[in-house]
Amino acid sequence: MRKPKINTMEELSSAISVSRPTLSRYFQDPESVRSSTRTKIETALQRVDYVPNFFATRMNRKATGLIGVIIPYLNDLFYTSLLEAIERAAIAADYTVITQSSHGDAALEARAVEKLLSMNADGAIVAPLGASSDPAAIERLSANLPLVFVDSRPISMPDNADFVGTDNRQSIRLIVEYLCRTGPAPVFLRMPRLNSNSQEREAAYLREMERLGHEPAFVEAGGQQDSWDFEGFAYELLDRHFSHGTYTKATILCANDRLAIGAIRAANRHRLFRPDAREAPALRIAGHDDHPLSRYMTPPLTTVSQDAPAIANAAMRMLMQRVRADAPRDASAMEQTFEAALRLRDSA
Amino acid sequence: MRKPKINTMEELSSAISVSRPTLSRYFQDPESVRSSTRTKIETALQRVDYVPNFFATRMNRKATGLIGVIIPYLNDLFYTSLLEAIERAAIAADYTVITQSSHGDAALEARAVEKLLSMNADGAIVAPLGASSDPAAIERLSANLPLVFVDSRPISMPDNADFVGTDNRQSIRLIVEYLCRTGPAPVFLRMPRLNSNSQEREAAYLREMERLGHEPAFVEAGGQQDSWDFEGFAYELLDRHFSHGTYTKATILCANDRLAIGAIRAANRHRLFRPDAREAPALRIAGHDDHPLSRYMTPPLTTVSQDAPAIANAAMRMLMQRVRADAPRDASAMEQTFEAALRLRDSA
DNA sequence: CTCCCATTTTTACGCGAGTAAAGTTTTGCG
DNA sequence: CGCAAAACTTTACTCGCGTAAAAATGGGAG
Repeated sequence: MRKPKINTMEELSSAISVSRPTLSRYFQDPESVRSSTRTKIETALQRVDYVPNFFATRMNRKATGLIGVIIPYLNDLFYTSLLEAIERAAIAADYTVITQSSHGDAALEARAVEKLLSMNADGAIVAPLGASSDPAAIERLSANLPLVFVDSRPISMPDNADFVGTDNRQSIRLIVEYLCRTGPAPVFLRMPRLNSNSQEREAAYLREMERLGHEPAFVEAGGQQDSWDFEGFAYELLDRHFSHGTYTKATILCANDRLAIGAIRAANRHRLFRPDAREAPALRIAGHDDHPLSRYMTPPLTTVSQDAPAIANAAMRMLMQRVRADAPRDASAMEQTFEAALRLRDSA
Repeated sequence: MRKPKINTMEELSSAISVSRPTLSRYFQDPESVRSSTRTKIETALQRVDYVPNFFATRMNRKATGLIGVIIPYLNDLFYTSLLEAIERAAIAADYTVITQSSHGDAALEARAVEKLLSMNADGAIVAPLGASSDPAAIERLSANLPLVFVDSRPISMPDNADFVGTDNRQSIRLIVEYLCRTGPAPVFLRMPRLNSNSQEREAAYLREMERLGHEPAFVEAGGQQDSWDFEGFAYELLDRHFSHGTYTKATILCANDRLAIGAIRAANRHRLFRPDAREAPALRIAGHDDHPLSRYMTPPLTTVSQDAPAIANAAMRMLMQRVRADAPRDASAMEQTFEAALRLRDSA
């Protein structure tokens, strides 16, 4: 039942007696050949096993039709949501996406950059590691192809680099305002990893607290942490605090939902949430991002939503502009940030 | 500060006066050239911007050094864990992995297959969609390159297809046995999507219940569901049930942890878990997989662990055997399943 | 049945590098 | 210092297909 395997267009050509150039045109655009020969080719194609060689086809075109995507870490539903949306958009635009994960490692991120360069990608969408990124690698990528950053900015943002992300100032203002209005002012639980988001959110927190006349405060964390196990980090940190009786009646604003998930677990372990109590709970926990599982926590997490699909789509549109219309690379940088929306649930 | 861009080896060759064939050898294995010329090349390389064209390099080699990976869905931490481990192993083995997500759609899965074929990948690791997969596409891939399935088997498993996964019979036996020993026998909550795992787990459940002399039962679900939103599916189903007072004192064994996460939320919404009660809780919920966030649920989810990294590594080893030693493709199929371990936490 | 335009076929070259063969230079050793 | 082996340079062909130009073919309008 296996169809005879044909490896090259040349073979196909002689096998079905259609010239190779015509086949070439057919595979680039079936509409570009007369309908009679088209059906001739297509019926033949059903009887044999052939796919044009991807590498050979791309080598001679001006554009490769490839878009590189680099994300810092795979096991994070926020990044996979981004990826998912980017891939869908790319498929719609008839581009092939080459996904590379940095696995939280700057060396691998640099390696991913090299790979994209060697593949002559038409453009790239990068969610950088952040502080640990290799600036030279980023710069190199940016110098050689249109590049838009998503989620966070690299430490040393190349000139004229495009960016799409969330408006951290707005999102933090929203949640801080809400928390202050409905209870004690929040203490802030930082992200262990430093990237522009962590900095921006901290800054926004400070600014907003000041504006509202509250004393800002950060959850005490010993030593520099450098792990992508956000839930574990927050859980252990707060478990320790709660054991010592600290923060047990606080309002904790977590820099992202994954931290909040760990925090909620610690709180529940210490029975700090009282579902049956009439009065407002003593402890409140809020997050940031609206992680897909946040609504399934107990209590469901109050947070602000970061719209991953919107960010992904905007990034693709922006990249397409640079790639296609060839918005001059030296033109001014584009930037687009999305506002977040409050997701009021029960945790705060 | 930008280095002069060099596009081809030819240019590089004349620019640094080292012949092209020598450069070719250098890029394939720096050790294969005399150390003096190596340093000559390397110092030159620091002054200019050049990467060998990926496509051109692969075109003439017998092996492309590519490994294709197809996973059904990106927003699922189990699959991303698999991917993560596969990529790490591939990097170690000096292979480039091309990741393709089916996005839960058979047409996209087939498209991914075409892409891998067109790229002449040396091998592929595929976590199939399952029942909705296009058998022809799978067959086509299997016919053209070494292929090992992970996680679940395709409906129509090609002959001599390799497989790596979890021993569902063993894992289900483990959890059913435990549940029966410590309380009421479990009812089973099926996966909405049909793949070999769902079938095997159901069958294992039936078998084990029978062996232990209990009456098997399934959580009633109206109509065929076909969504990847497992948590939402389980949440809404059980929320409805709990509202009607059904299953409120049952022991529910979920076909996977994502379902369990939704189930736990529904249970908590109805105050079905009583953290303060002395006696054993009336409602018990157990899962399967040991999803990264299971331990952070409230109550923490009792489940059986599926070792994604182990599965991924085994799959890579198996594939490497086929690819490298060229374990004859027509030889007997290899199969490896991993045993699961009980993760006793508080939900059951 | 013409004539013309649209398609297709022929022919030939190019992309960027792998690779083989022959000739030349360098290196290591005695 | 002489020599063989190792490494390099030259030359030329290959991979699978894009693409351009010229010649040949086909189909439809008149």
